[in-house]
Amino acid sequence: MEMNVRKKGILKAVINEYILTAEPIGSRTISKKYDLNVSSATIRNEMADLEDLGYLQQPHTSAGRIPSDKGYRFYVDSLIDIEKIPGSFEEMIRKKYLVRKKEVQDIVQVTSRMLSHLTRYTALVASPSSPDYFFQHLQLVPLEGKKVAVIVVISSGLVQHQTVTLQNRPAREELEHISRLINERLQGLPLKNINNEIFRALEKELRDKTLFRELYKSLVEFISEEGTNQEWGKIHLDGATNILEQPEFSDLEKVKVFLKLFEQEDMLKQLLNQIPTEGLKVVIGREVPLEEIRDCSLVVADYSFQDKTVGKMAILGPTRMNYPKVMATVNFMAEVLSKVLREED
Amino acid sequence: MEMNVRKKGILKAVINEYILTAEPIGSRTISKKYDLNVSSATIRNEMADLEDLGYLQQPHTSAGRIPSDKGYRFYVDSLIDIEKIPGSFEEMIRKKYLVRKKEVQDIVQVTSRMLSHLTRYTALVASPSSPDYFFQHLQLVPLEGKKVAVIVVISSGLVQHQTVTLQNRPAREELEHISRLINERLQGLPLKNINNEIFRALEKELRDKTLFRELYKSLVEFISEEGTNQEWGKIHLDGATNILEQPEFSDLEKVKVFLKLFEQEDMLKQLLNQIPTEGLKVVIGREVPLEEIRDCSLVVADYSFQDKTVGKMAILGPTRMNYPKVMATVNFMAEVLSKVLREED
DNA sequence: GCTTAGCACTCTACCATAAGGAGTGCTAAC
DNA sequence: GTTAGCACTCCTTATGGTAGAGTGCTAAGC
Repeated sequence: MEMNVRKKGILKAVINEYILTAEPIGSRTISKKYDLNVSSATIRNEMADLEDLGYLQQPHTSAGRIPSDKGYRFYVDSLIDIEKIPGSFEEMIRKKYLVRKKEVQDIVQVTSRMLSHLTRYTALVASPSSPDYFFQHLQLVPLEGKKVAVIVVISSGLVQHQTVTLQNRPAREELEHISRLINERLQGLPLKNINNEIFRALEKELRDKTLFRELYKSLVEFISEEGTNQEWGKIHLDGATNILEQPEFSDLEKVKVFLKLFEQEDMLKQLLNQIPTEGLKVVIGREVPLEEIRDCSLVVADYSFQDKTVGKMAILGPTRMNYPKVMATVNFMAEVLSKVLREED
Repeated sequence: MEMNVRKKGILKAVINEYILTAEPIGSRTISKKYDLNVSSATIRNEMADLEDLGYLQQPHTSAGRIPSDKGYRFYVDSLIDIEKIPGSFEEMIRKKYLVRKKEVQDIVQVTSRMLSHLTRYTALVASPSSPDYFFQHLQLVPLEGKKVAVIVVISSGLVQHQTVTLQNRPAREELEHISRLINERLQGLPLKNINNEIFRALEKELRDKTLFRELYKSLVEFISEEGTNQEWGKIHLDGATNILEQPEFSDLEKVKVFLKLFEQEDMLKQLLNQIPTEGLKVVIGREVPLEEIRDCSLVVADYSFQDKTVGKMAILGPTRMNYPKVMATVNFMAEVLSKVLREED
């Protein structure tokens, strides 16, 4: 026994219907709502076959069928009608990006908000992660006492800063000397090319080596890839409460697990990183690499900056999510974001 | 009929017990657990009186009593045993502040996290709001094309930045000219003294007035009190999911209202601003100026920087919250934070 | 006159049982 | 291969009945 056209049609009908209702689907529902030109008894037989094949499952003997993870997988891979996003939408979305000042963090935030609004699920957007950014400018601003503000500007206007408390009150000239030298040597360099050797070479040329060493630590944090302080890679989350609208989350325990997860950014970061993406990827139920949300699905897409993949966005929802709509939306948003970033440049 | 010592004792016992169990409290429970040297029948009579007086209420005829808002109010004002925070705690909390780099936003975040951890309720902390900060430094960094990064440093190391896209590619010298002049004139000025007149006076002295006008807008946003872009005043929230542990939130609808509120920062900001504080303030049930959370209580305290009140922190929990513990904790954290900020200076 | 034991009464929470309904699988006829 | 018919299963909902907690009232005691 194997798949045939009719089985596919029935599977598709069951999944479409289940996505809408969240209730087990019976044979009569299918025969009435979908024009398959066969009786409910025939559909019953086919559904029993689909269950044997692993695409459907039955909560209990006298209930209708619900899709299994395997069923969703087949649906997403072979049965889905890709939804078309009307071109007029792009204009609307672009307007949202214009409202905010165009900083990376804001763009990411707007994106996550829109994704969650459009899909009514939870959106995750990772901000651009250490791509081929260039070093632009370093500024050392003396503050009161022994404190210095270290400000680093990176290509496309990303600014990071930190306050460092030194052993002694630094001389203004020394700070200027250091920052002038660093700016001379590093300006325009890709961040990934800036390594310890460059810093060591710099150190040799400096008068006040102690001061440099004190500042060095925070510079590394900003600049080098291993830096722990990076704004990039941060996860923006939006629409966490949308899951409460889903009937599969009527159980408080489940909600708890979910929301607790959202308070741990590391976990989300790891989650997204564990999913390899080329374009659009759907991860269904058991395939999800995080135990707590094995009864959910993820639709992930990557977005690019200067034609390099720099970040990811994802929708997290129940396995019974509206795949056609979500896939179309995520794909679309990734494209628009990439375009917006390119133009920003 | 009015309050007497025994009534007060019974009211206190009922509230203490209810805080622990979240169940209506019967007369027998009180007579057994608390040494009041009277029988349950007497307590029954007194409880009926307390109900007439409005301090207690009965969910239904044959249930025990639960405190009313008025009851909690009396408890908080007159009956409470202030809990003592052991001095050793301060050391522990200070350590937490040391872990992070000492930026205002981080300090605020650490504070909210600790508040929610210590109390097991939801914590809100407003970051310092436009106090007597001083202007420290302005830096204009040219980026690719027509873009300029505007970076402003304020006393105690608060840094804000924004990217501005200009009409034309600016000349490096002009940017330097402008920033030099602004730094000369504004350095050390309290932000609240920097007004339009000063900017207008500045404009007169500048060569490239067009460029200045373009930058002017974002400067105003950072500096002036009406600025919309202010980091300060932002609300940090932590422990939102803690409310799920409370039995009064076993109803999903209630949870929804609560969590939806948390996604709206404006509302939270407004909420805190509507509560006048001098030291520690408790807002109970109906007293809360936000309809959605009228069955909750807030414990609010303000913290200071350079001996001026600059921000607020609050714990939000059910009216049946552990007032002695929460009040002690909030008070304590506000003090420690104020101390930490003073030392940071 | 305040306190208390005793008791009838009320209301909820819980459990068991029953009825209703949706949906299946199987059989036999087409 | 398809379909009508039917017995069967299992869930859901409603019903009734009971146990338990707690009250308010009364009358006796100190």
